[in-house]
Amino acid sequence: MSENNQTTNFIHDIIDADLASGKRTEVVTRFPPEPNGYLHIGHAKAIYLDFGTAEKYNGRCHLRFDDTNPEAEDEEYVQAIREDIKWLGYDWGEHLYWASNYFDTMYEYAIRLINKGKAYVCELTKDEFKEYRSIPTEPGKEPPGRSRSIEENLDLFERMKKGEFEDGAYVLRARIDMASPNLHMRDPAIYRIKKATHHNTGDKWCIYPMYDFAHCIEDSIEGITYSMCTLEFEVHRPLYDWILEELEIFHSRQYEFSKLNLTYIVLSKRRLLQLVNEGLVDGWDDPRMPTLCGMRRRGFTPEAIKKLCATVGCTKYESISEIELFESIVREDLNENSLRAMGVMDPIKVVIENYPEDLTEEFEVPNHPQKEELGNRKVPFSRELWIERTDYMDDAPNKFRGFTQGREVRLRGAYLAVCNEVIKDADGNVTELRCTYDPESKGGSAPDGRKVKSTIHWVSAKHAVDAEVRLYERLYTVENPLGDKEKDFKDFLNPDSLKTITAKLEPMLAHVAPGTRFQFERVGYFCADLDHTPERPLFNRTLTLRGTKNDA
RNA sequence: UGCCGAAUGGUGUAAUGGCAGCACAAGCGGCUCUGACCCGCUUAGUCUAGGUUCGAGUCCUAGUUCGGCAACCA
Repeated sequence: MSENNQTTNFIHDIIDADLASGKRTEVVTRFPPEPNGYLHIGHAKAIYLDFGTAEKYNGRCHLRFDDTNPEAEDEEYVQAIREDIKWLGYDWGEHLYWASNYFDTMYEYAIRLINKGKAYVCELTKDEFKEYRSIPTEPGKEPPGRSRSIEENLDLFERMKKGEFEDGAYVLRARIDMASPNLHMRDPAIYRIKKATHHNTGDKWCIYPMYDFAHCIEDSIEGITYSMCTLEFEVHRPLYDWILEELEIFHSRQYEFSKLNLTYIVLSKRRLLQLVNEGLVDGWDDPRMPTLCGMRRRGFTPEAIKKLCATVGCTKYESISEIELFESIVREDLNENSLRAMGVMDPIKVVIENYPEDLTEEFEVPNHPQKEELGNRKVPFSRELWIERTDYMDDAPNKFRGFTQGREVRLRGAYLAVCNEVIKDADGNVTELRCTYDPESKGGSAPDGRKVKSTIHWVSAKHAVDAEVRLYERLYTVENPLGDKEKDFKDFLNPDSLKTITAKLEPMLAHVAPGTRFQFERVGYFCADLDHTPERPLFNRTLTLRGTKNDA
């Protein structure tokens, strides 16, 4: 998977044109998270576009924490966000910024607007202003403060800053057009009083800039040439432009693209928080969560996430991608890059009756069937093995791959064996297979070259490691859990999204580092959990192998 | 019913006035010491109506449908 798989999109077309005409000479972008939650796969698309575009054009991308609302934000999220971006493989270098570092400048800019008669202090309450602003089809009316003198506005604004007023008593408004068909242009609030301690500036300020005022100024100060955001900000763009024009400062430009949507996934911050708070998942990094930390723990790779972003592209229309697309990309990556191992999820015992009691052999099994250069590993073999319960069937049809009485199958990398007898418990469940092996078939092939249709995986019972394995499935039972107006999204939670089992694994798996990914052959892709230790092995199933039709 | 935006197979996208292509999904077949991977084949698309043009998915006009916008959130 290539490092920069940025192809082209409508924004890159604009950049190409700007560069060609000389309108711009460099590409500077920014990723501006608000530190009020964990990053999820939707953010990954923005990160991919912001950092990836800068990379493609040899420009730079700033990481800027948009911390203009002290009530919502918390230091806790800052570190997590930095970690997730790095995990995706991006580096902001020296360019780490904070909106809160620009509060002095923003305050001066607000005063500049007041002095130009382009901003005023407004005493209307939230509800009163709502009335004045009116509805889209009707022009609004002018708030009383609109005609206040510049001197009085300066005085009031300074007293807002000094903390003379309670929260909500006044706001500073841009003086634009109360009759604009765009509601955002009907004298939007640009500064509000909030007597809250800021994680960065402490109690220095009790007034904080609103997003629309702050964001364009942040972009301008940093010389951002291409400021990309999601579609819902489209109607904010005239305000973005108005502020920069009135301030007569560097004019960054905003471009909007559509959000990432995936079937069987809910990305709303509020709902994710609900899942965590109500204990419906095991925290923000639960492997079922679409958060980057959850996906990391699940075993998804940053390369696959970026490839998804490249594949879904960047357009101006809403779309919803099928989760199968992502799964396919993940499998492509994992198939290519993960080492093979053997693990039995639902074991039944196999006894090789003609194999010596005390013998242990070690077989060399390839780490990757298509990559000889990755070498082999040694897997111990002995008289008693574990195999998958689904690899035995009574009176199996011809197509069945596995043991049935009298049919020879290959124990992967070891020997050919035949099942002679099946032992069942009182309920008819298979408890044990009595088999014989062909000592001439060492390594898995018989000297006479006879064909064996089936190859199954196995683990030596004596050497097997018991591991907790968490089998994850989709978190929801329907494609769009938000699609039913009558029901809550939680009504569609999949009760089987997590199944914990004890599996029998080949011994080397106990000693791998947390986060190491494997393909357990014929079973799926697995990742050693964060909490995995040799004493308490713990694996998460990332995905099963691509589904195939079973003839059972 | 104001403003802004968008419409290409089931899904995600490509085409920059010149052969509608790719991927996923679905179906059929082949290969295989993983029912994986890999390989071959098949199904299936330019929202509608006009117009410009030798030629329109692309440009123009009108319509239809869908999405977004009325926090002192971002």
